[in-house]
Amino acid sequence: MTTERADAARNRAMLIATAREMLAEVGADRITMDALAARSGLGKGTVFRRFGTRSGIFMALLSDGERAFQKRVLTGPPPLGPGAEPLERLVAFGRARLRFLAENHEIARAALDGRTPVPFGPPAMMSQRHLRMLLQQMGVPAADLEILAMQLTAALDVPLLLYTAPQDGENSEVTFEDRLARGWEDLVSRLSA
Amino acid sequence: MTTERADAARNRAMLIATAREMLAEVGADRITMDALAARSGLGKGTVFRRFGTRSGIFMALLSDGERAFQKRVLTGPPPLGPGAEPLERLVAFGRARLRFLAENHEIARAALDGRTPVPFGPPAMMSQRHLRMLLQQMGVPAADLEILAMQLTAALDVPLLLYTAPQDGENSEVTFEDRLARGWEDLVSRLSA
DNA sequence: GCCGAAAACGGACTTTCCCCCGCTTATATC
DNA sequence: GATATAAGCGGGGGAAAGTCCGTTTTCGGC
Repeated sequence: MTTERADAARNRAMLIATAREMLAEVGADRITMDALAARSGLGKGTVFRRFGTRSGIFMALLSDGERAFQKRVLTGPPPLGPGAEPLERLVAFGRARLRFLAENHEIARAALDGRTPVPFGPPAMMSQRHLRMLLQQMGVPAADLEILAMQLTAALDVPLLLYTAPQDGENSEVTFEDRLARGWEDLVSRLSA
Repeated sequence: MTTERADAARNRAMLIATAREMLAEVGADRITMDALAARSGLGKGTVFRRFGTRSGIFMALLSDGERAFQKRVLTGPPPLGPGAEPLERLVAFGRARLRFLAENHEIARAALDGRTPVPFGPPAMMSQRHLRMLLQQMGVPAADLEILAMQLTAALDVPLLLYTAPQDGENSEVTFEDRLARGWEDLVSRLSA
Protein backbone atom coordinates (compact mmCIF):
# COMPACT_ATOMS: atom_id res chain seq x y z
CA MET A 1 0.00 0.00 0.00
CA THR A 2 2.04 2.93 -1.26
CA THR A 3 -0.56 5.64 -1.86
CA GLU A 4 -4.25 5.42 -2.44
CA ARG A 5 -5.34 5.87 -5.99
CA ALA A 6 -7.02 9.16 -6.79
CA ASP A 7 -10.34 7.66 -7.82
CA ALA A 8 -10.40 5.49 -4.74
CA ALA A 9 -9.79 8.47 -2.48
CA ARG A 10 -12.46 10.49 -4.24
CA ASN A 11 -14.97 7.70 -3.87
CA ARG A 12 -14.16 7.12 -0.24
CA ALA A 13 -14.76 10.79 0.51
CA MET A 14 -17.93 10.67 -1.54
CA LEU A 15 -19.22 7.66 0.34
CA ILE A 16 -18.43 9.05 3.75
CA ALA A 17 -20.11 12.32 2.92
CA THR A 18 -23.18 10.54 1.62
CA ALA A 19 -23.26 8.32 4.69
CA ARG A 20 -23.23 11.39 6.92
CA GLU A 21 -26.08 12.89 4.98
CA MET A 22 -28.15 9.77 5.23
CA LEU A 23 -27.32 9.45 8.87
CA ALA A 24 -28.74 12.86 9.53
CA GLU A 25 -31.76 12.31 7.33
CA VAL A 26 -32.95 8.83 8.08
CA GLY A 27 -30.83 7.44 10.90
CA ALA A 28 -28.21 4.74 11.03
CA ASP A 29 -30.32 1.65 10.68
CA ARG A 30 -31.93 2.81 7.48
CA ILE A 31 -28.60 3.08 5.76
CA THR A 32 -28.32 0.12 3.47
CA MET A 33 -25.39 -0.69 1.27
CA ASP A 34 -27.53 -0.52 -1.83
CA ALA A 35 -29.01 2.81 -0.94
CA LEU A 36 -25.64 4.26 -0.07
CA ALA A 37 -24.20 3.08 -3.34
CA ALA A 38 -27.11 4.33 -5.38
CA ARG A 39 -27.17 7.70 -3.72
CA SER A 40 -23.45 8.12 -4.24
CA GLY A 41 -23.84 7.14 -7.86
CA LEU A 42 -21.46 4.24 -7.33
CA GLY A 43 -21.74 0.51 -7.57
CA LYS A 44 -22.50 -1.75 -4.67
CA GLY A 45 -19.25 -3.57 -5.15
CA THR A 46 -17.35 -0.36 -4.65
CA VAL A 47 -18.95 0.23 -1.30
CA PHE A 48 -17.98 -3.20 -0.11
CA ARG A 49 -14.50 -2.87 -1.46
CA ARG A 50 -14.04 0.30 0.56
CA PHE A 51 -15.57 -0.77 3.84
CA GLY A 52 -15.68 -4.51 3.74
CA THR A 53 -18.81 -4.79 5.74
CA ARG A 54 -21.79 -2.77 6.75
CA SER A 55 -20.43 -1.96 10.15
CA GLY A 56 -17.22 -1.02 8.41
CA ILE A 57 -18.92 2.12 7.19
CA PHE A 58 -19.67 3.16 10.71
CA MET A 59 -16.21 2.32 11.88
CA ALA A 60 -14.88 4.62 9.19
CA LEU A 61 -17.27 7.35 10.23
CA LEU A 62 -16.23 6.94 13.83
CA SER A 63 -12.53 6.90 13.07
CA ASP A 64 -13.03 10.12 11.24
CA GLY A 65 -14.38 11.84 14.32
CA GLU A 66 -11.89 10.11 16.51
CA ARG A 67 -9.01 11.66 14.66
CA ALA A 68 -10.08 15.11 15.75
CA PHE A 69 -10.57 13.93 19.30
CA GLN A 70 -7.14 12.40 19.36
CA LYS A 71 -5.63 15.63 18.17
CA ARG A 72 -7.22 17.56 20.99
CA VAL A 73 -5.79 15.08 23.44
CA LEU A 74 -2.29 15.04 22.05
CA THR A 75 -1.72 18.64 21.12
CA GLY A 76 -4.70 20.62 22.39
CA PRO A 77 -4.89 22.95 25.38
CA PRO A 78 -4.79 21.62 28.92
CA PRO A 79 -6.23 20.05 30.91
CA LEU A 80 -7.16 17.66 28.14
CA GLY A 81 -3.97 18.29 26.24
CA PRO A 82 -0.47 18.22 27.67
CA GLY A 83 0.52 20.67 30.35
CA ALA A 84 -1.68 19.78 33.28
CA GLU A 85 -1.13 17.35 36.11
CA PRO A 86 -1.67 13.72 35.09
CA LEU A 87 -4.68 13.26 37.36
CA GLU A 88 -6.28 16.39 36.00
CA ARG A 89 -5.68 15.16 32.50
CA LEU A 90 -7.13 11.79 33.34
CA VAL A 91 -10.31 13.35 34.63
CA ALA A 92 -10.55 15.65 31.65
CA PHE A 93 -9.97 12.78 29.31
CA GLY A 94 -12.79 10.81 30.86
CA ARG A 95 -15.20 13.67 30.59
CA ALA A 96 -14.25 14.41 27.01
CA ARG A 97 -14.48 10.82 25.98
CA LEU A 98 -17.91 10.39 27.52
CA ARG A 99 -19.00 13.45 25.63
CA PHE A 100 -17.62 12.09 22.42
CA LEU A 101 -19.34 8.77 22.89
CA ALA A 102 -22.64 10.37 23.71
CA GLU A 103 -22.44 12.50 20.62
CA ASN A 104 -21.56 9.55 18.45
CA HIS A 105 -23.71 7.03 20.17
CA GLU A 106 -25.67 6.00 17.13
CA ILE A 107 -22.59 5.56 14.99
CA ALA A 108 -20.69 3.68 17.65
CA ARG A 109 -23.57 1.32 18.15
CA ALA A 110 -23.90 0.64 14.48
CA ALA A 111 -20.18 -0.01 14.28
CA LEU A 112 -20.48 -2.90 16.69
CA ASP A 113 -20.02 -6.20 15.00
CA GLY A 114 -20.00 -9.65 16.42
CA ARG A 115 -17.08 -10.64 14.23
CA THR A 116 -14.54 -7.87 14.54
CA PRO A 117 -12.02 -8.53 17.34
CA VAL A 118 -11.47 -5.32 19.26
CA PRO A 119 -14.22 -2.75 19.53
CA PHE A 120 -12.70 -0.51 16.91
CA GLY A 121 -9.02 -1.08 16.47
CA PRO A 122 -7.44 2.36 16.46
CA PRO A 123 -9.94 4.18 18.69
CA ALA A 124 -9.89 1.98 21.74
CA MET A 125 -6.20 1.46 21.29
CA MET A 126 -5.43 5.10 21.52
CA SER A 127 -7.61 5.43 24.58
CA GLN A 128 -5.79 2.56 26.21
CA ARG A 129 -2.37 3.90 25.37
CA HIS A 130 -3.21 7.30 26.66
CA LEU A 131 -4.61 6.03 29.92
CA ARG A 132 -1.61 3.85 30.39
CA MET A 133 0.73 6.74 29.90
CA LEU A 134 -1.09 8.94 32.37
CA LEU A 135 -1.30 6.18 34.96
CA GLN A 136 2.39 5.65 34.64
CA GLN A 137 3.13 9.34 35.03
CA MET A 138 1.00 9.34 38.14
CA GLY A 139 3.03 6.49 39.50
CA VAL A 140 0.03 4.30 40.13
CA PRO A 141 1.51 1.19 41.68
CA ALA A 142 -0.21 -1.45 39.62
CA ALA A 143 1.46 -4.70 38.79
CA ASP A 144 0.06 -4.72 35.28
CA LEU A 145 -0.51 -1.26 33.92
CA GLU A 146 -1.61 -2.50 30.56
CA ILE A 147 -4.42 -4.51 32.07
CA LEU A 148 -5.46 -1.65 34.29
CA ALA A 149 -5.59 0.69 31.32
CA MET A 150 -7.71 -1.80 29.49
CA GLN A 151 -10.12 -2.17 32.36
CA LEU A 152 -10.43 1.55 32.76
CA THR A 153 -11.04 2.00 29.07
CA ALA A 154 -13.87 -0.49 29.30
CA ALA A 155 -15.25 1.19 32.39
CA LEU A 156 -15.24 4.47 30.55
CA ASP A 157 -16.53 3.45 27.15
CA VAL A 158 -18.94 0.69 27.76
CA PRO A 159 -21.68 2.12 29.94
CA LEU A 160 -22.59 4.83 27.49
CA LEU A 161 -22.02 2.62 24.53
CA LEU A 162 -23.84 -0.49 25.56
CA TYR A 163 -25.85 -0.09 28.69
CA THR A 164 -27.98 2.69 27.44
CA ALA A 165 -30.62 2.84 24.76
CA PRO A 166 -30.24 5.41 21.98
CA GLN A 167 -33.76 6.64 22.56
CA ASP A 168 -33.23 7.72 26.13
CA GLY A 169 -34.81 11.06 26.75
CA GLU A 170 -32.37 13.89 26.26
CA ASN A 171 -32.56 15.12 29.79
CA SER A 172 -32.07 11.74 31.34
CA GLU A 173 -29.23 10.96 29.03
CA VAL A 174 -27.38 14.08 29.98
CA THR A 175 -27.86 13.19 33.59
CA PHE A 176 -26.57 9.71 33.04
CA GLU A 177 -23.51 11.00 31.27
CA ASP A 178 -22.89 13.33 34.13
CA ARG A 179 -23.22 10.58 36.68
CA LEU A 180 -20.68 8.60 34.73
CA ALA A 181 -18.33 11.55 34.62
CA ARG A 182 -18.49 12.01 38.36
CA GLY A 183 -18.09 8.30 38.85
CA TRP A 184 -15.03 8.35 36.68
CA GLU A 185 -13.49 11.20 38.59
CA ASP A 186 -14.20 9.37 41.80
CA LEU A 187 -12.72 6.16 40.52
CA VAL A 188 -9.47 7.52 39.19
CA SER A 189 -8.99 9.79 42.19
CA ARG A 190 -9.16 6.80 44.44
CA LEU A 191 -6.67 4.93 42.33
CA SER A 192 -4.16 7.72 42.56
CA ALA A 193 -4.27 7.85 46.35
CA MET B 1 -47.60 -13.59 30.35
CA THR B 2 -49.06 -16.08 32.78
CA THR B 3 -47.51 -19.40 31.78
CA GLU B 4 -45.93 -20.54 28.57
CA ARG B 5 -47.98 -22.83 26.45
CA ALA B 6 -46.90 -26.45 26.35
CA ASP B 7 -46.03 -26.54 22.68
CA ALA B 8 -44.09 -23.34 22.96
CA ALA B 9 -42.06 -24.68 25.85
CA ARG B 10 -41.38 -27.92 24.05
CA ASN B 11 -40.21 -26.14 20.97
CA ARG B 12 -38.03 -23.73 22.89
CA ALA B 13 -36.28 -26.64 24.57
CA MET B 14 -35.98 -28.38 21.24
CA LEU B 15 -34.44 -25.33 19.60
CA ILE B 16 -31.99 -24.69 22.37
CA ALA B 17 -30.87 -28.29 22.36
CA THR B 18 -30.43 -28.25 18.61
CA ALA B 19 -28.54 -24.98 18.81
CA ARG B 20 -26.12 -26.47 21.31
CA GLU B 21 -25.56 -29.44 19.06
CA MET B 22 -24.86 -27.28 16.10
CA LEU B 23 -22.64 -25.04 18.16
CA ALA B 24 -20.47 -28.00 19.07
CA GLU B 25 -20.47 -29.41 15.58
CA VAL B 26 -20.00 -26.45 13.29
CA GLY B 27 -19.45 -23.36 15.46
CA ALA B 28 -21.55 -20.31 16.12
CA ASP B 29 -21.26 -18.49 12.85
CA ARG B 30 -22.46 -21.43 10.83
CA ILE B 31 -25.73 -21.54 12.70
CA THR B 32 -28.38 -20.10 10.45
CA MET B 33 -32.01 -19.64 11.26
CA ASP B 34 -33.03 -21.84 8.37
CA ALA B 35 -30.70 -24.63 9.31
CA LEU B 36 -31.72 -24.46 12.94
CA ALA B 37 -35.37 -24.63 12.00
CA ALA B 38 -34.91 -27.45 9.54
CA ARG B 39 -32.81 -29.51 11.89
CA SER B 40 -35.33 -29.05 14.67
CA GLY B 41 -38.13 -30.04 12.32
CA LEU B 42 -39.82 -26.70 12.91
CA GLY B 43 -40.74 -23.77 10.75
CA LYS B 44 -38.61 -20.71 10.40
CA GLY B 45 -41.38 -18.52 11.69
CA THR B 46 -41.30 -20.43 14.94
CA VAL B 47 -37.63 -19.79 15.44
CA PHE B 48 -38.11 -16.08 14.99
CA ARG B 49 -41.14 -16.01 17.20
CA ARG B 50 -39.10 -17.62 19.97
CA PHE B 51 -35.92 -15.64 19.69
CA GLY B 52 -36.79 -12.55 17.75
CA THR B 53 -33.44 -12.26 16.12
CA ARG B 54 -30.41 -14.31 15.36
CA SER B 55 -28.45 -13.02 18.28
CA GLY B 56 -31.51 -13.76 20.41
CA ILE B 57 -30.68 -17.42 20.12
CA PHE B 58 -27.28 -16.84 21.61
CA MET B 59 -28.67 -14.65 24.34
CA ALA B 60 -30.96 -17.49 25.26
CA LEU B 61 -28.08 -19.93 25.27
CA LEU B 62 -26.06 -17.60 27.42
CA SER B 63 -28.88 -16.95 29.87
CA ASP B 64 -29.18 -20.66 30.25
CA GLY B 65 -25.61 -20.99 31.42
CA GLU B 66 -25.87 -17.82 33.41
CA ARG B 67 -28.62 -19.25 35.53
CA ALA B 68 -26.29 -21.89 36.92
CA PHE B 69 -23.61 -19.29 37.52
CA GLN B 70 -26.02 -17.09 39.37
CA LYS B 71 -27.02 -19.97 41.60
CA ARG B 72 -23.43 -20.61 42.57
CA VAL B 73 -23.07 -16.97 43.49
CA LEU B 74 -26.26 -16.71 45.48
CA THR B 75 -26.38 -20.02 47.29
CA GLY B 76 -23.11 -21.83 46.59
CA PRO B 77 -20.15 -22.33 48.92
CA PRO B 78 -17.88 -19.43 49.87
CA PRO B 79 -15.92 -17.53 48.90
CA LEU B 80 -18.05 -17.16 45.79
CA GLY B 81 -21.26 -17.81 47.68
CA PRO B 82 -22.33 -16.13 50.91
CA GLY B 83 -20.30 -16.60 54.03
CA ALA B 84 -17.00 -14.96 53.21
CA GLU B 85 -15.84 -11.41 53.66
CA PRO B 86 -17.18 -9.04 51.00
CA LEU B 87 -13.77 -8.31 49.53
CA GLU B 88 -13.01 -12.00 49.28
CA ARG B 89 -16.32 -12.56 47.58
CA LEU B 90 -15.68 -9.71 45.21
CA VAL B 91 -12.37 -11.20 44.15
CA ALA B 92 -13.87 -14.65 43.81
CA PHE B 93 -16.71 -13.27 41.78
CA GLY B 94 -14.34 -11.60 39.38
CA ARG B 95 -12.35 -14.72 38.85
CA ALA B 96 -15.43 -16.87 38.37
CA ARG B 97 -16.98 -14.46 35.98
CA LEU B 98 -13.85 -14.23 33.87
CA ARG B 99 -13.82 -17.99 33.74
CA PHE B 100 -17.43 -18.07 32.69
CA LEU B 101 -16.88 -15.54 29.97
CA ALA B 102 -13.84 -17.33 28.64
CA GLU B 103 -15.76 -20.58 28.50
CA ASN B 104 -18.68 -18.96 26.74
CA HIS B 105 -16.71 -16.60 24.63
CA GLU B 106 -18.10 -17.76 21.33
CA ILE B 107 -21.68 -17.58 22.48
CA ALA B 108 -21.27 -14.22 24.12
CA ARG B 109 -19.71 -12.78 21.01
CA ALA B 110 -22.49 -14.07 18.82
CA ALA B 111 -25.03 -12.62 21.22
CA LEU B 112 -23.71 -9.12 20.60
CA ASP B 113 -26.06 -7.07 18.54
CA GLY B 114 -25.88 -3.48 17.45
CA ARG B 115 -29.57 -2.99 18.14
CA THR B 116 -30.28 -4.51 21.53
CA PRO B 117 -29.89 -1.98 24.38
CA VAL B 118 -27.95 -3.59 27.22
CA PRO B 119 -25.43 -6.31 26.51
CA PHE B 120 -27.70 -9.07 27.70
CA GLY B 121 -30.42 -7.79 29.99
CA PRO B 122 -30.54 -10.25 32.86
CA PRO B 123 -26.88 -11.31 32.86
CA ALA B 124 -25.19 -7.98 33.17
CA MET B 125 -27.94 -6.83 35.47
CA MET B 126 -27.29 -9.54 37.96
CA SER B 127 -23.60 -8.88 37.82
CA GLN B 128 -24.21 -5.23 38.49
CA ARG B 129 -26.60 -5.85 41.34
CA HIS B 130 -24.24 -8.27 42.95
CA LEU B 131 -21.26 -5.97 42.71
CA ARG B 132 -23.30 -3.14 44.12
CA MET B 133 -24.35 -5.19 47.08
CA LEU B 134 -20.81 -6.25 47.87
CA LEU B 135 -19.46 -2.74 47.51
CA GLN B 136 -22.10 -1.50 49.85
CA GLN B 137 -21.29 -4.18 52.40
CA MET B 138 -17.66 -3.19 52.17
CA GLY B 139 -18.61 0.37 52.90
CA VAL B 140 -16.88 1.71 49.83
CA PRO B 141 -17.41 5.43 50.07
CA ALA B 142 -18.58 6.16 46.56
CA ALA B 143 -21.07 8.87 45.84
CA ASP B 144 -22.87 6.79 43.27
CA LEU B 145 -22.64 3.09 43.94
CA GLU B 146 -24.81 2.16 41.03
CA ILE B 147 -22.48 3.85 38.60
CA LEU B 148 -19.44 2.34 40.20
CA ALA B 149 -20.97 -1.11 39.96
CA MET B 150 -21.70 -0.50 36.33
CA GLN B 151 -18.17 0.62 35.61
CA LEU B 152 -16.72 -2.35 37.38
CA THR B 153 -19.01 -4.71 35.52
CA ALA B 154 -17.76 -3.27 32.29
CA ALA B 155 -14.16 -3.48 33.43
CA LEU B 156 -14.69 -7.12 34.26
CA ASP B 157 -16.72 -8.29 31.29
CA VAL B 158 -15.51 -6.33 28.38
CA PRO B 159 -11.85 -7.14 27.98
CA LEU B 160 -12.43 -10.83 27.58
CA LEU B 161 -15.55 -10.32 25.59
CA LEU B 162 -14.41 -7.72 23.14
CA TYR B 163 -10.73 -7.05 23.27
CA THR B 164 -9.69 -10.53 22.48
CA ALA B 165 -10.06 -12.65 19.40
CA PRO B 166 -11.73 -16.03 19.72
CA GLN B 167 -8.85 -17.73 17.98
CA ASP B 168 -6.22 -16.72 20.48
CA GLY B 169 -3.96 -19.62 21.24
CA GLU B 170 -5.14 -21.55 24.28
CA ASN B 171 -2.05 -20.88 26.28
CA SER B 172 -2.00 -17.20 25.64
CA GLU B 173 -5.70 -16.93 26.37
CA VAL B 174 -5.29 -18.56 29.72
CA THR B 175 -2.52 -16.15 30.48
CA PHE B 176 -4.60 -13.21 29.47
CA GLU B 177 -7.48 -14.34 31.64
CA ASP B 178 -5.09 -14.69 34.50
CA ARG B 179 -3.67 -11.24 34.02
CA LEU B 180 -7.20 -9.89 34.08
CA ALA B 181 -7.95 -11.79 37.25
CA ARG B 182 -4.92 -10.35 39.00
CA GLY B 183 -5.75 -6.94 37.70
CA TRP B 184 -9.25 -7.25 39.04
CA GLU B 185 -8.00 -8.26 42.45
CA ASP B 186 -5.64 -5.34 42.41
CA LEU B 187 -8.34 -2.93 41.37
CA VAL B 188 -10.96 -3.87 43.92
CA SER B 189 -8.41 -4.14 46.70
CA ARG B 190 -7.39 -0.59 46.08
CA LEU B 191 -10.97 0.57 46.09
CA SER B 192 -11.61 -0.98 49.45
CA ALA B 193 -8.68 0.72 51.09
C1' DG C 1 -65.69 -33.86 26.77
C1' DC C 2 -66.75 -29.46 24.04
C1' DC C 3 -66.00 -24.57 22.46
C1' DG C 4 -64.22 -20.33 21.63
C1' DA C 5 -60.51 -17.15 22.10
C1' DA C 6 -55.79 -16.47 22.33
C1' DA C 7 -51.47 -18.07 21.27
C1' DA C 8 -48.30 -20.54 18.36
C1' DC C 9 -46.99 -22.53 13.96
C1' DG C 10 -45.13 -22.67 9.18
C1' DG C 11 -43.35 -21.47 5.04
C1' DA C 12 -43.64 -18.32 1.18
C1' DC C 13 -42.02 -13.57 0.48
C1' DT C 14 -39.13 -9.43 0.93
C1' DT C 15 -35.06 -7.17 2.09
C1' DT C 16 -30.33 -6.71 2.77
C1' DC C 17 -25.77 -8.34 3.15
C1' DC C 18 -21.85 -9.87 0.88
C1' DC C 19 -19.12 -12.44 -2.85
C1' DC C 20 -17.47 -12.77 -7.38
C1' DC C 21 -15.24 -11.76 -11.60
C1' DG C 22 -15.06 -9.58 -16.18
C1' DC C 23 -14.32 -4.75 -17.42
C1' DT C 24 -12.37 -0.05 -16.79
C1' DT C 25 -9.14 3.39 -15.18
C1' DA C 26 -5.08 5.33 -12.94
C1' DT C 27 -0.18 5.45 -12.61
C1' DA C 28 4.65 4.28 -13.28
C1' DT C 29 8.05 3.53 -16.85
C1' DC C 30 10.14 4.23 -21.17
C1' DG D 1 2.64 10.14 -25.28
C1' DA D 2 2.26 4.87 -25.43
C1' DT D 3 1.96 0.83 -22.80
C1' DA D 4 1.87 -2.54 -19.23
C1' DT D 5 0.00 -3.69 -14.92
C1' DA D 6 -1.93 -3.30 -10.82
C1' DA D 7 -5.74 -1.36 -8.60
C1' DG D 8 -10.39 -0.10 -8.66
C1' DC D 9 -15.20 -0.48 -10.45
C1' DG D 10 -19.85 -2.39 -10.94
C1' DG D 11 -23.85 -4.98 -10.91
C1' DG D 12 -25.68 -9.75 -11.08
C1' DG D 13 -26.56 -13.51 -7.92
C1' DG D 14 -26.59 -16.52 -3.85
C1' DA D 15 -27.60 -16.84 0.99
C1' DA D 16 -29.29 -15.51 5.16
C1' DA D 17 -32.24 -12.45 8.13
C1' DG D 18 -36.57 -10.99 9.23
C1' DT D 19 -41.94 -10.32 8.06
C1' DC D 20 -46.66 -11.70 7.29
C1' DC D 21 -50.80 -13.94 7.56
C1' DG D 22 -53.74 -18.02 6.91
C1' DT D 23 -53.91 -22.38 9.50
C1' DT D 24 -53.38 -25.18 13.58
C1' DT D 25 -52.94 -26.06 18.47
C1' DT D 26 -53.59 -25.29 23.29
C1' DC D 27 -56.31 -24.42 27.37
C1' DG D 28 -59.61 -22.27 30.63
C1' DG D 29 -64.36 -22.31 31.26
C1' DC D 30 -68.92 -24.77 30.65
